[in-house]
Amino acid sequence: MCCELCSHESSCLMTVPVFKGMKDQDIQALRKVTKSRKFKKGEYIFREGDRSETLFVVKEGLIKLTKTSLEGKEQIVRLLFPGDFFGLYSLLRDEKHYMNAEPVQETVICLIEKRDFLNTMEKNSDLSFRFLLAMNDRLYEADESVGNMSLLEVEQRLARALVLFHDKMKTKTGAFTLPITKKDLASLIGTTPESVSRKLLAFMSQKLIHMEGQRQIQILELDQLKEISELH
Amino acid sequence: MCCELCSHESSCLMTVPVFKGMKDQDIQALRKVTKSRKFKKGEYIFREGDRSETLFVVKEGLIKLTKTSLEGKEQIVRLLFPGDFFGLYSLLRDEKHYMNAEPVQETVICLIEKRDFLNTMEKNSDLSFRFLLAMNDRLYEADESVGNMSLLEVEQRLARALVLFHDKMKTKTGAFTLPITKKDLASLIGTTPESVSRKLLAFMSQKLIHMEGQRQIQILELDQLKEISELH
DNA sequence: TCAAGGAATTGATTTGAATCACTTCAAGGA
DNA sequence: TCCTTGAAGTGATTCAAATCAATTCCTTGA
Repeated sequence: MCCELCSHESSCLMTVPVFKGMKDQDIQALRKVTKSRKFKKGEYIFREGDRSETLFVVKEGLIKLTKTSLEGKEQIVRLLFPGDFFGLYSLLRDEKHYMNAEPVQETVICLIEKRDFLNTMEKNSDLSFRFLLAMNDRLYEADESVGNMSLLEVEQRLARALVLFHDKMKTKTGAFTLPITKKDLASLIGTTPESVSRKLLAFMSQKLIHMEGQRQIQILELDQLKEISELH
Repeated sequence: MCCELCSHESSCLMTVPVFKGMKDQDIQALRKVTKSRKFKKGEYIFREGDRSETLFVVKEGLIKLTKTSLEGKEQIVRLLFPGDFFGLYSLLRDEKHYMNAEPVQETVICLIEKRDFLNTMEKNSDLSFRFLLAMNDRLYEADESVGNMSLLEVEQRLARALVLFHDKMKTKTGAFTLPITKKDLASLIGTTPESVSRKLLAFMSQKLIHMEGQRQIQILELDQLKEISELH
């Protein structure tokens, strides 16, 4: 059943691109079996090696998917924003999760059980196609990461991350608030907090960006940052 | 129409996991519109920035998908073996390809045009689900790469690559032939040919592997290699 | 309000791997 | 068959970035 967090107007299913276009009655049916749950920052949703038979959807907040090395180093593989789904690998393959899912702030998740999800897929012939489109996009991003990680230097990867956050989160003034700590930013681009600190300082002294506090960033020279990051 | 390379017994569609389970009549219909073409080593199938509205399937041979930096460095993002499909991104999104597709040996490709592919999808409700499963696996591999690339050292990534090739291509003797040059192996794991050369030499002098010629590799201590690579 | 613990910064140092330079080897084309 | 060209191997050197070491700065929770 649907908990109080999942009122009609704000159901996950209404806001998630991949469910758009479903028949009304099927949306209603799916809503009935959709649960939701709040997770605090740092409270793992699942870990590498866990199993689950659930599709998760981010309703509010922000989640990091991470891998951890034996020495305890953490790599953020992807950030999940409201509207993004996850958990599909374990659900479809009946395999263990290969990443950790951890909120970086208080986050609300919707949960759909495997049988309900598959039932809905059978009734909605185009739903698996829309998931296919979504996975297509996601694979694109993962492939980009693979390339970037070994073809670009830290400075370029950082510039790229700033441009991407800028595009995704900028306010009317053009400034944006980093949604994650600089430590996490470092992990996302595959470097250390120290290196991020130094490179951001360099960008500031080159007047490419301006920083206010530790999360507010204003990009002053977008074109130059794109130049550095080899984004065209 | 189907060319001479695509005889009944050896049609791509027969051997490709993702098309398995289709209705016979639909397979036949799709075969009629499937073309095939031979590519020589080094002859690009498509390049970053090209467009195409074609699904490609590897029938014989081996293809590398690569990204190139402005300075001309090449990163192999994925290898495609017989039975693997590619070109889906551009087809589904009407966008440019974001990678180069280049055979590393003489290769036979089957080609299915977008309209034929989408028609078949409409007639076979579970086909998009099977593509979804395939993309799910592929995303897993890409995510693994992202993690490996920044969490593991060159030695570990090389050990991992050797174990994977071993699992995929080993003969009854346990030896296998590297399907790619060491230069490409270097690109695949995100390092330089010099580093690969040195690390392989180190593995040899540790008696973890034995090499015959330049492509024949015999793994002597699989467990130790897995240990090094942090594969469990 | 204060204390505690993580985040961030900054400087000094180390290091893994890239780069450079050259030689040798091998495969494919004329 | 030879010859060209790229692949591969090896040593010397450089360099980007990680690591190590201290502070300082914030948050957050008691």
